[in-house]
Amino acid sequence: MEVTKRPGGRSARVRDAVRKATLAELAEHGFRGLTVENVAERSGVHKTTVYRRWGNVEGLIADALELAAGEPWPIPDTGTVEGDLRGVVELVRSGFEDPELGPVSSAFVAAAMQSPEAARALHAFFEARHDQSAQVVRRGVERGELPVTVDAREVIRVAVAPVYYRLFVAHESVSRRDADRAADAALAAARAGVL
Amino acid sequence: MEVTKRPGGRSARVRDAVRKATLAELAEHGFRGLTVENVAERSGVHKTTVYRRWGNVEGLIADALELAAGEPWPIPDTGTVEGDLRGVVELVRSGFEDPELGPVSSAFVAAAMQSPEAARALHAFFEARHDQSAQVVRRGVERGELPVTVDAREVIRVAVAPVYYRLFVAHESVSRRDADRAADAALAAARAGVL
DNA sequence: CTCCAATCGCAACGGGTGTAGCTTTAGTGT
DNA sequence: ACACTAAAGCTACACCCGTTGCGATTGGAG
Repeated sequence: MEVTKRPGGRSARVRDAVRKATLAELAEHGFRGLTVENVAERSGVHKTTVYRRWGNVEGLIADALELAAGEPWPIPDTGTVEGDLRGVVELVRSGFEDPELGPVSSAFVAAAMQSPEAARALHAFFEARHDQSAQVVRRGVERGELPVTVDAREVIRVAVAPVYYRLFVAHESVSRRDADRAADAALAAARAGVL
Repeated sequence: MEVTKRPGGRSARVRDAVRKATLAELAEHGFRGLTVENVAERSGVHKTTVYRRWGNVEGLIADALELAAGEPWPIPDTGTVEGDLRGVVELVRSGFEDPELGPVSSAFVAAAMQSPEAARALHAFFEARHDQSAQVVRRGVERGELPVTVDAREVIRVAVAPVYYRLFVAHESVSRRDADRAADAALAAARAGVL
């Protein structure tokens, strides 16, 4: 992020207002319906100001994304790798199903597909998420449930990938059972020493 | 697709010209750079005509997508499930790496994320692809390499999902080794009876 | 308290996208 | 051949997005 030369006062207020408005607009109208003008009006900040500081719609999203990347999320701890991994995947699935979070998250993915800036932000976001989630795999290794050679982050990737694939590429629905199955498949591969 | 009342002659020519132009523009400038005007100019068809028949950019993509869905693709036949499945995944990976096909395919995915029309078209496309690819799994079952309870299409999904996930969601690079590993993981899960 | 630079608000405008009304062209049936 | 009509071409325009130049405001340093 750029260095804010005047972090206190109006600049900060403007920034917060715009961020909030971006998330609200995203939740209401999705990525397609997100325009700089609407965000400006909703936030009470002048259009020109938003253009100057954020550049365009993708800039708004990239900024909101960095905000979201900072927030931690609840890593499950059920006592077994199987339960934990299922929990992680289910968390992803249900997140996109949530009527409030879903559209926002989807918008992030859509935006990253068109804007290098948003893509970089999303990449960093998943980097962080993978690191956090990999913890459930590492715990499994410590318990002796998985071979020590396992690539923890890769297990997470393989586990969640089918959910994203169904949602954003093949455009199929994703049931809880589908999510469980994806987690189980990653686990089976890990146990077999493939990952 | 809609019923063409005058399938022969000019209408058909216009349609072909626009489809060709769409693909060409897509290959050159990607989804972001695709505009109705450019397609109109390149195809020699008037702007208003394109708007009337295709409505907008997403309509153009959905149409081109249906065209692409019809084309078959080379299913590998190496003699083992492992080789075949790796071949399928590698075909996907290298397809997106190809300087000509890559941008077009990516555009399809991006467009489907914003347009219900394109989403439906892409869904149908993958439905067909999965059916074709599942054949390598079914052959494996016949050879006794996999349990008969296996869900052939699900194996395909799990095998290719990590490639798409890396490319379009996490925005990571995908090496050939990554592709192989994804195929092997799906196979291990299938052998373990999870899929 | 005062000054000054950073930031924001404002009004006007240029460019491009999508639309409307009408005319012209060319398939299709008799 | 001829008439009929669906479909494409054409012109003009309304609208919206993003930009620019300038003046007003505000936060922070001394």
